[in-house]
Amino acid sequence: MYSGGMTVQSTGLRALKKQLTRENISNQATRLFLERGFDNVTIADVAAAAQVAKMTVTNYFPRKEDLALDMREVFVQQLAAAVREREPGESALAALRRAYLAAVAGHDPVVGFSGPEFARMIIDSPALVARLREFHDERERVLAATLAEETGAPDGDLMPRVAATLLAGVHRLLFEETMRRTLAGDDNNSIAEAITREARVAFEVLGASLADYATRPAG
Amino acid sequence: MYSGGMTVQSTGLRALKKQLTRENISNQATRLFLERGFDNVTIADVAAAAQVAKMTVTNYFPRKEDLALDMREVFVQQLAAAVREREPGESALAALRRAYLAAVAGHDPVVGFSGPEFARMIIDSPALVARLREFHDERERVLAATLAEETGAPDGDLMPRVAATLLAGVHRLLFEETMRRTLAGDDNNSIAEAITREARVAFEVLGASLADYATRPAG
DNA sequence: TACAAACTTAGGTCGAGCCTAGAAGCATGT
DNA sequence: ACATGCTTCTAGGCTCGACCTAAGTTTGTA
Repeated sequence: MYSGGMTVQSTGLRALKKQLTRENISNQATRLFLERGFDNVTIADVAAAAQVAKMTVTNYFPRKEDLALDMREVFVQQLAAAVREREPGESALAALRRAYLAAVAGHDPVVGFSGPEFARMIIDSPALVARLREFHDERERVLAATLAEETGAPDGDLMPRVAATLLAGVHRLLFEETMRRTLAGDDNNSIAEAITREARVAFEVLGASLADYATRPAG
Repeated sequence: MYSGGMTVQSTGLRALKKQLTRENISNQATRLFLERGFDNVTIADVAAAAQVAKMTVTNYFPRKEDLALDMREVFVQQLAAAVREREPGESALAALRRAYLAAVAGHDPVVGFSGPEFARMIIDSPALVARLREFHDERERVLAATLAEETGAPDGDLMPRVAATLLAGVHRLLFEETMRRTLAGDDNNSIAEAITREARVAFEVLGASLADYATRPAG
């Protein structure tokens, strides 16, 4: 859950074992975090549970937070990817809205459908909340860079960054709202329904500002 | 610099001395941070320089980050205050734009005019960058609450939060841009000039979405 | 002058990150 | 096919900094 979906890079026995070790550590860590809370579990605890040395844990997951939030790449690239893959004639906003609504319909963890225990674990830990903020921040910066590239904006032009701020901001807000409802105990279906409604409103507001921004030329 | 401007709360000799101790610690800390970088200074170093015990430092500044960023209250309330003080007939956006441009004209540290050394100190320290992110985040939440109150939005209405996200987002972007230019070595006057121009563009974009949102009824 | 309530101090604990050495797999060459 | 050398991972120990607990000391007041 909430994994970046790392793929096996080489086919050796070594790589396979490495993959297993990594997953084992990640699973044990997640289990312990959910049981006791992120801040009440030490790296040593994780190492013991996974039957490896502390240093092994640190090697696979340089920061303790990565043990819980192993989704950085997917998350950070999410918005930029949606923009890059937009249809001819489709604006950045339209592409992002489409991708977002699809993710919500699929109860995708990457938009906040993490389950109540996981959400609880995150908001109970200042370190994890901070890490999540970093993710959002980086996601916005990647989106800004992509928008600049796609629109051919001159260096130093603020417009791509403004657009990225607005778009990523709304996504962050909807993410938080999804987590909030998850914590409130709502089931994923009713959350998806509510969030879909709210997303339409939010994107509607953005439409006034970004209606045709970064529209891909009709092919 | 970058101080929240704490005022003396009681008139005793004791309170005065306390105030002096606090300022002494803060000044020594800032000096050391600028000299060596935030992460290369320990709380013990600060205590030694200020001629007090380590615990005294911790008492006045519960988190190490607070030693460098002693501006939380002012910063966090900034946007909400501007909205609350808007003129009759003035929208939230217009009030925020007006307040922001005034702050830029005054080279106010709270919008990013901190001087290059200070800016360097911040961006060189992950801990301070994270803390700043927290400030921005909290500022947005306070703004959202104020907008909800001022517009009489029903509980659970997402609109105030959407507006707060957009408005606070643009402010954060301009803050970062000001710091970027500061680090690039530009002088405050030319920064203010450039940022004023960029701010007008950014607020113009927001105008399409939030033109009349939270407009105070004309008196 | 004595009491009460603070601010200050000291020491101790605990967890995260780093360095150095050792071991194991894997490719290459014969 | 097998042995050897090299690259990479694992391991344990260790240091260092942040925070907490509990006691000492000064100061303002009656």
